[in-house]
Amino acid sequence: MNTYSFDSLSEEASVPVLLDRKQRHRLLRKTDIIRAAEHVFALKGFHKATIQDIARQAQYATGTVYLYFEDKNSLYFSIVVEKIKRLLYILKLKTGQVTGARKKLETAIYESLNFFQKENDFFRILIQEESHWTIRRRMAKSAVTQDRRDFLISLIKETQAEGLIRKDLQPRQINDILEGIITASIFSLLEEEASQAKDLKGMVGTIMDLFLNGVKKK
Amino acid sequence: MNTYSFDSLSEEASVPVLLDRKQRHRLLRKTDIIRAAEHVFALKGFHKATIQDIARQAQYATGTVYLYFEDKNSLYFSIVVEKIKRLLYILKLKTGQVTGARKKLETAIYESLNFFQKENDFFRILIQEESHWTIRRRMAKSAVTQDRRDFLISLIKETQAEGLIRKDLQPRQINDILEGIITASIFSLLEEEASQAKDLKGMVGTIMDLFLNGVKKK
DNA sequence: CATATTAATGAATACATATTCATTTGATTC
DNA sequence: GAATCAAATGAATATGTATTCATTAATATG
Repeated sequence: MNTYSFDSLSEEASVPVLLDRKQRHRLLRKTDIIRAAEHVFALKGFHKATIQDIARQAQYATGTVYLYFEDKNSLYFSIVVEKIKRLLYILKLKTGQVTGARKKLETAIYESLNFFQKENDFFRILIQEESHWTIRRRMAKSAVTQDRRDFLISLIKETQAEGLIRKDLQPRQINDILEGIITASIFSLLEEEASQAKDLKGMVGTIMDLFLNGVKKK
Repeated sequence: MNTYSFDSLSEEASVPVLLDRKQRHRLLRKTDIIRAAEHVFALKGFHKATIQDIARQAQYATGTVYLYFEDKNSLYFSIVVEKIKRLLYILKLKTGQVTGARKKLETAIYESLNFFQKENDFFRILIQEESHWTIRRRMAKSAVTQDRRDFLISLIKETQAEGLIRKDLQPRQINDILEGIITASIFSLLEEEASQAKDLKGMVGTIMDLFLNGVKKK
C-alpha cells in the first residue's frame, strides 16, 4: 500500500520522496517479507524460525528471500531497526503535541505501552534481541536503540528541571527503573488475554502514580 | 568439594544425607559439567554453545556429557532449576532472620541483587530463558520459578497487611513491577564494569525509596 | 512477436553440531 | 595379576537448515 520509503516515516524533517517503479516494487517485496518474518520470529524465536517458514508465510520461494536480504541476521536486524525507528518517531511526534514535562513523560509512557501492545509480535522479538545483546556484551547496540534511550532520559531531565523529580537521583538510573516498570507492565498486559481492551489510560495512570508517589499508603 | 546432594542445600527441612561413593562420584561429574555449561551458555548463549565447547571447558570428552545428562536441553534446565532453588532457599533463610514485613521485603531485594550480581553468568542465562518461555507461552514454567514468585508475593501481602502499601493495588501487579525494577537494576549494575564494588546497600536503599516513596520531589 | 532483462523458483549443496557407540582406559575384586 | 565391571573417549553418524545457483517464468523493449 504505502509507496514511500520507510525512512520518510521515521525521519522528522524532509518531505517523503516518491520512488520509481523498480524501487517501489522492491520495497513492497521487502515489506511482505518483513511482515512474515516478524510473525514467524515472534512465534518460534530466532533460531527455530527457518527461512523456509518465513518464505512460506510470505508466499514466496525460499530463494526469493535472499534477493531482498543478505541473510537471516540482516533480515532480523531490519525488523528491529525499522520498528524502533518508528517508535522513536511516534514518541517525538506525540510528546511534541503536549506541553509540560510531566505531561510529556506521561505521553511517552502511554505511547510506548500502546505501541508494544499493538506490535506485540515485535515486543517478543525485542525481548529476545535485548538478551542477545546482553549476552554478547555487544555494547555498541544499534545507534537507534541508544537514541530512544537518550530521548527518554532527556524527558526525565526536563521533568527534574520542572521540579517534579528529586534532583539527587541520576536520570540514567531513573530511566532504567522506568524502563523496567514499562517492560513489566507490557508483560502483564500481554498475559491477560481475556480482557483485551484493557484500559491503557488507567494503566498509565497507575504507573505514573506508582512512579511519582510510590506504593506507600496515603 | 561438596559431597552432599544439591537438594539438601535448597530444601528447608531435613538433614543432609551422605551419599555412597558411586553417587558421590556421579554428583561431582554433574557439578563439573554444570559449572562449565553455565559459563559457556552465558558466554555464547544457548544456541551457539556447543556440547564440545562445554565438554572442553569441563575437561571431558564430548560423549562424557551424555553419560550425565539426557541431552543439551536437560543440561540447560538443570542449571536453571538448581540456581533458582538456591536463590529461593537464600531468600527464605535471610528473610527469616529479620522481623517486620518492610525489613523482609528489603532483605529479599538485597539478596536478589546480591545473588544475581555474584552469579551473573546465570543472570544472563535466565534472561534468555525467560524470553524463551515468554515466546513459547510455555506457561507451565517450572514449579520452582512459580515458587519464587509466590514467595515474593507473600512478602508483598505482608507488607500490605502491615499498612505500608496501599490496599487498592494488586499484589501480583506490584510484584511484576518490583521484578521489573530489580531486573533493570541488575542490568545497570552489570553494565557499570568500572565501579565493581558498587554499593549494593545504597542501591537497595534507592530502590526501596523509589518503590515506597516514588521519585517525587519532597 | 522476438529478444533482452529482470524476478522467482526450489532442488542441490555446504555446513554445523547434536548424538551415538564401538573401542580404550581405569578401577575393583578375588 | 587375571578377570570383571564401570567410566571415558572421540570418530563416525544423523539431522536440520542456511545459502547457492542453474533453470524457468514474467515483464519490458524495439
